[in-house]
Amino acid sequence: MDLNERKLKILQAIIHDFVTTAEPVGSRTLSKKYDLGVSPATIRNEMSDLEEMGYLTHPHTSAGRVPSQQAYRLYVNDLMNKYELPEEEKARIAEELYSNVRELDKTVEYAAKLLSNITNLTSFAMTPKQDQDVLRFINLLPVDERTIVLMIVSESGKVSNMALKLKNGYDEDSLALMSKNMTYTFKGKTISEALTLDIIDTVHSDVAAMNELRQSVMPSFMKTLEDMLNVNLYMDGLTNIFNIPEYNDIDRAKMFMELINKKEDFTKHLIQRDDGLLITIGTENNDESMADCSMITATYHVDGRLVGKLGVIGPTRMKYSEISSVIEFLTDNLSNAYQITGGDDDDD
Amino acid sequence: MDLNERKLKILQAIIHDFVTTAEPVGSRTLSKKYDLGVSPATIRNEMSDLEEMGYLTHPHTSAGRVPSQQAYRLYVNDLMNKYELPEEEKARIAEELYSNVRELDKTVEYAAKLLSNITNLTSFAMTPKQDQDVLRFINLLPVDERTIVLMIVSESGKVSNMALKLKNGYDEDSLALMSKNMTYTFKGKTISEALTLDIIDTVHSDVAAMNELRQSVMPSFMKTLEDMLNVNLYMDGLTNIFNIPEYNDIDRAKMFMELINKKEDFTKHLIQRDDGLLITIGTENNDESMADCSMITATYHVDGRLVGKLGVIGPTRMKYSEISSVIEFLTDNLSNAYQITGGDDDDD
DNA sequence: TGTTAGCACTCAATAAAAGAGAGTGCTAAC
DNA sequence: GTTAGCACTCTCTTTTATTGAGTGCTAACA
Repeated sequence: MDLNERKLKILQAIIHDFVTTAEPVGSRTLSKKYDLGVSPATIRNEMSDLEEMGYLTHPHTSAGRVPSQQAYRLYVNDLMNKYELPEEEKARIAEELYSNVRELDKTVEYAAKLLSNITNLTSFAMTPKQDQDVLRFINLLPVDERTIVLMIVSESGKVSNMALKLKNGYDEDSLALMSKNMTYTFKGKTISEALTLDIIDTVHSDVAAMNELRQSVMPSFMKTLEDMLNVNLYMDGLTNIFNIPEYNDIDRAKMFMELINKKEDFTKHLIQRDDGLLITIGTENNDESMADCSMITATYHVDGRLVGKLGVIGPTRMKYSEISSVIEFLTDNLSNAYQITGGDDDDD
Repeated sequence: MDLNERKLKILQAIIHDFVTTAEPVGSRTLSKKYDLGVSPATIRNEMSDLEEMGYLTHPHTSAGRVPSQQAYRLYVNDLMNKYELPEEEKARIAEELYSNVRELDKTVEYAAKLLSNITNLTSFAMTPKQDQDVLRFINLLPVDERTIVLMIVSESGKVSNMALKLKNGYDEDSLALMSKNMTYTFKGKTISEALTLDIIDTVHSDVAAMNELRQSVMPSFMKTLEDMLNVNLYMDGLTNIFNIPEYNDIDRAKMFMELINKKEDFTKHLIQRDDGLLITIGTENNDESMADCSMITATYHVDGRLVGKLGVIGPTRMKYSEISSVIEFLTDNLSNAYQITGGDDDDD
């Protein structure tokens, strides 16, 4: 028994119908709605074969057929024809996105909002991993007798800082020297690289005051670098799942919410995902609580180096083709937006 | 007909029972569970009176009685006896909170987490309004030919900054002079005050270069000040509502989630609330979507000046007494934690 | 040999009916 | 003023029928 042309056609029709209606598809419905050229009885036979091959399942004997995870995988790999967003839709999205370009974080947040509005699913967008961001400038600033501010500026324009209270005072010359030394040492290094450098030996000095200063500053410096590595995860459309028949059950809705609300776990999961457009279906997510969800994610690039991610999560029954296009379109635009304006602004 | 001793006793018993069981309370149950010294029939008569007076309602004829909003208000005002947290519980909470004191934002976030864990409700905690924070230090730093960083340090130790790309270059002397002028002008002013000062006339100079610099810097300065006013709202225990019988209905759960997810609106609502321990019940929330919710909030103080808020939201049927104590205890501890360590650290 | 009409059978979903149980409200007696 | 007794109400649960979508099998057909 092999997957001949007709079987594929029927399978595709079933998937299409189920994705739109969320109801198991029967042979009669299928023959009426789709021009398959054969009778319901024939379709029934083919469906029976498809079920045996693992592409369809049966909620119960007298119900129609439902595509299996295997069917969706086949569909995504081979059957799905690339969906091209209508030009006006593209224009609308781009317009909305560009007119909201301010700070990267805000734009990323807005992209997530747009995505959930368009797809009616739960969306998420992750700010870029900053590990490849390069340090440009480090400065220690006097504020008052005991207080100094450590400031780090990166090539992407991000500024991070931390106020420090010193046990003893400091003298301004040491501070300036220390700033110079640090900039000299770390400038041009990525944040990851900077973090691997041995703290003690990075900035040499024979002056006792300098040594003391160094011991106060370096731990904060390292901590600030680590903070710079943190990514933000924005989510939107969380309540969309309540409109999806699959989640009309309070327990499933709860499970979904709990999954989504563990932001840290979810972020880790996201970071580990492969880059590019990636569709994972059901158990492919390698996570029990996502066993009946699918995720579509794609990556965007800022500055040609920093990589962020964006995508949706929803029931396995989703419009893979349309949604993939939207996501790809959004990531392309996000990348472009930040190639044009560059990292020329940022905030705290 | 007046609210005599016995009526109050019965009402209190009904409230207690309903709050714990979530089931309408009948006269028989009441006489069995609580030592009221009268028969169910008498209780029935009193209940009938209480209903007439507006303290009880009837889901339907053959159901028990349910406290009305008016009853909860009476309870909260007059009947509720102050609940004292057990010492061990206090110790445990304090221990958990103090051992997690790092940055203010993190601590506030953690307080929300603790609160939802203890109460099994949805909790929220707002970082302090910074409008009374006083500016301490303003600096403009050269980064490269076209880039400078504007940095603002406040008395509470918060550092904010923004990278600026200038159309034309700048000269370092102007930069230093401008920094000095700005610090001179704004130092000691609260953020609110600084925002009301006329931008153009604040920093005078006759030098043309300075004027140009000022025109580039001032808008960013104002924007950064505005950003400093933003508060963060942390929420926790969002999925707790799924365990509450009142929200076992998918539509109500959805409404609640939508309410909670409009963070900006919710924050506004919070800011407008009175300070101190405040309990609002049902329609007292002045918000249709909260008409069957109650909120308990309290304020904490950082540095004796900055005021943040923290609280819970849940069904009107909640343990007002216990929850109020927990919230008060948390706000006290939060205030204390930041009187001791002071605002000596902060981050971006 | 593949296709199709026909038909019995299955099973969820809906509706209708019956029964149980909790609780009230009224009356009359204490 | 308090209470026992009892009829009545109304939800909730269980049971029973009914409907209808859909399958799977068989036998006939091209």
